Amino acid sequence: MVVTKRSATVAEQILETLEERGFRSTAPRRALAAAIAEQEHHFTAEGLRRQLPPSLGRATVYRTLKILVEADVICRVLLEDGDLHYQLSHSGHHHHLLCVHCGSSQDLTGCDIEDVLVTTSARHGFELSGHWLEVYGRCSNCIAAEPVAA
Amino acid sequence: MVVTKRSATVAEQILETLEERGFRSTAPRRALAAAIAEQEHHFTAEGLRRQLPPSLGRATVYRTLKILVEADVICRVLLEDGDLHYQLSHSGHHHHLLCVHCGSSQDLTGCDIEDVLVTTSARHGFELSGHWLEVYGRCSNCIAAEPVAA
DNA sequence: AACCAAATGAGACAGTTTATCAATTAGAGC
DNA sequence: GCTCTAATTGATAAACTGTCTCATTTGGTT
Repeated sequence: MVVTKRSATVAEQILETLEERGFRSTAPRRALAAAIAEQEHHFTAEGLRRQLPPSLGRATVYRTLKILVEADVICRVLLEDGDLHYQLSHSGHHHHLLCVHCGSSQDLTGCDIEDVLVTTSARHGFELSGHWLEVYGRCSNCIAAEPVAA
Repeated sequence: MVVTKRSATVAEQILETLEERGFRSTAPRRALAAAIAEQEHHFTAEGLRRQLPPSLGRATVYRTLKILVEADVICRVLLEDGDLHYQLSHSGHHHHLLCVHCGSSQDLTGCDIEDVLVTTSARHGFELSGHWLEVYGRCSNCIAAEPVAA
């Protein structure tokens, strides 16, 4: 998400974004925002739920995640094995460099992929409307720690 | 899949690939290969199962699909809504142009995306090991039939 | 404090995928 | 053709993810 809010913490920024969109600030949403803010890596809906009190209903977790994706606060991340995860979204449309070793992710912005896609699609007589890209590999930290892949 | 087999039909080629990998040719696998061969579009595991006699166990369908993905005979296709489908794989690594209107798909090969990714990843100190790309839009047929998107 | 619509959570439900395991079967060797 | 063995199968149970319903609660406003 774009950091242009008054609030100090990420959790508060998440809630502010929701309020701007007309959603109420409730106890379950505050708990969810706090939990999301402290995730180190991308997470699943069920994983998040497990970190929250069981009194917080399953439906609430899924509903809130859906709202947050639509509000561009978090984004969906597709892992190499097909698992759907989420993580804080740091800008509008972007892609991820996912480290398959430590699970960290970096954003990939301002690359030339869009241009290449438009050109290539046009060559197929295809009218581009969207795309999904995930990139897998090892991040610089993991390379430094263990130069040769396991 | 790469067509370098003696067999005439796609179904036979699928079975040959399995045999090359040490898998037996069984009646259920022959039925599955035939069903996959006649799919016009990408399909789901359950959709495929519905087209086969109910006597063919659920587990067999999933097991065989997994084997076929590993053998690179079929590949997974991620739809825009997150649904996982499969389709015949026509080459090694490639991407799909998925028509969101008619459901058809074209393969995207020999494009410059790999090069762009390698360069961009390197800029992030990232060691590329793989990626996943799906492109959504409207195919030329659908554009011709209805020039302005619905 | 009262009101009302938004939001919640418990649980049922649906759909997909995996695990188990006894029975069957393909293919190799004789 | 027959036998043997391991691969394969299918029925079933079970796990898992995500959705839906609906009575109850709650936030924010008046």
